[in-house]
Amino acid sequence: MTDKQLIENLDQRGLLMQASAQDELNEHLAGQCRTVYCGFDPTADSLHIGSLVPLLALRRFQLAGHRPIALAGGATGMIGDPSFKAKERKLNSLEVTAQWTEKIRAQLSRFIDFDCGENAALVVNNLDWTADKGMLTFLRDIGKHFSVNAMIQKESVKQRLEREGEGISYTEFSYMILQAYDFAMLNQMHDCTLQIGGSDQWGNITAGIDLTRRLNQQQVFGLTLPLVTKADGGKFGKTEEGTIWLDPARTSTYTFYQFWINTADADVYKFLKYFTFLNIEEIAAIEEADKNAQGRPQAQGILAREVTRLVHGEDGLAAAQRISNALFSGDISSLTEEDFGQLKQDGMPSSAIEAGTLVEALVATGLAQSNKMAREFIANGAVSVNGVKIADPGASLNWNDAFYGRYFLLKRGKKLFHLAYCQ
RNA sequence: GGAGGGGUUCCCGAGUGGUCAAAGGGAUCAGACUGUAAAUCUGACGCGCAAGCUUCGGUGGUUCAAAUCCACCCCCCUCCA
Repeated sequence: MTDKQLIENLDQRGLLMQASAQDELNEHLAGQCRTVYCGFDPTADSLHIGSLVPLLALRRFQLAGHRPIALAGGATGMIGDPSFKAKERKLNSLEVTAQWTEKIRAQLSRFIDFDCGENAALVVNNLDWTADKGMLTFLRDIGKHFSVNAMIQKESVKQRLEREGEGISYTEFSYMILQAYDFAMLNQMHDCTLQIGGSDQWGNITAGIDLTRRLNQQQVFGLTLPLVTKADGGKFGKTEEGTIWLDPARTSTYTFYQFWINTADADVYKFLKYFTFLNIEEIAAIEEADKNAQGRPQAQGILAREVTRLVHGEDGLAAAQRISNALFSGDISSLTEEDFGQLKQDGMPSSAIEAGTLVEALVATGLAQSNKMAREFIANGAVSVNGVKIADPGASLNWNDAFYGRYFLLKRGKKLFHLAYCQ
């Protein structure tokens, strides 16, 4: 049984940007299980939280009774999507792309259910139907359906065509044809009738709708989700340390959790709608409660908890919370030796260092990028060791002063911690 | 292939022989204030404690002295063919 309210629910959450033939789409989804797909290109060996909105949307469709297909872009990843990109990108080698595709494919699998009968999910790789396609066949059978006149009208490539100092290669320009072909193929193979994606994908999606109509004489649909923006105009998903990845080997569960904890008030309720499965009423209640209470709102905590659990599971969440509690609310000196061992294991940033000056330790742990910066941090009163602020740039670390003779908890700034331990 | 324009520190962008580690803006970071917010103010923002050292697409050259001049090369853009 499918949920007839799906589109309406998405709309209420602010997740509906554009949809083709929305009334017909609504009807199309209402009665029965439909197949919906979303593509993810391997631009790194892990997805990052920018992909979370479409990824969770696939799951929303599945929960509503539809069948999701997550597509790993083994082929498209070799070409590079130019949509709204200011610059031409460097191509990655085939081996690298293949490796990344495999990793991405594994990650995608964690968000959708493969074992639920009629609407069990599928993960596919578009290289499977692209690799053997001969060039001439491709140009004759597929290329013939595309008008360059229409292609250059697409908003997604316009700036590249018009902007002074930039251009677009034929390779990247062909990207939308490849993606369109994916849609047509999935329609043929799996009766896929809906493609979703970020709003930057609208041009590629409509190209796919057109091609499917011409190639298969099928009406299919497209729907886009908002790209996540922050109220302060900053880039979503980046911190000083870099991108927030879904792979815990790249971004620890602790760092991941902290990222969400630090969400600005102006964004947090929107993010609850985007990134959690709490229903609209619950989210409204949280917002209302926060408004009436003074001090720190609870929304960030809920957001962090929900998203961390979604991406890293109960264990990952527990680990992240253990570290966070120890660092931000607990008394550090009350931690036992086992606690320190646990923090290390939980994925708290940590490294082995030699005894030496504090400056050296800050650089060795990455808390400062250079001796000069380290000194400046210390002089500014930004550094503390085991909970004690150190303001002397000449200070040194002696293992006799360490917790249990082997742990130094270094802190730079208000919320950046690092556990340094004796080898 | 021809003609013209351009490649500057994370980004944008000034700089056309010394006063340039290089204006200005953005981003980022730290401090104060706070709620591990926001806004605001202050400071930092190539490396080095410093003397100084290494940077302005690449390689050579001219000069006491080059991001700035010359030669060649690489890359990008625009127009023409």
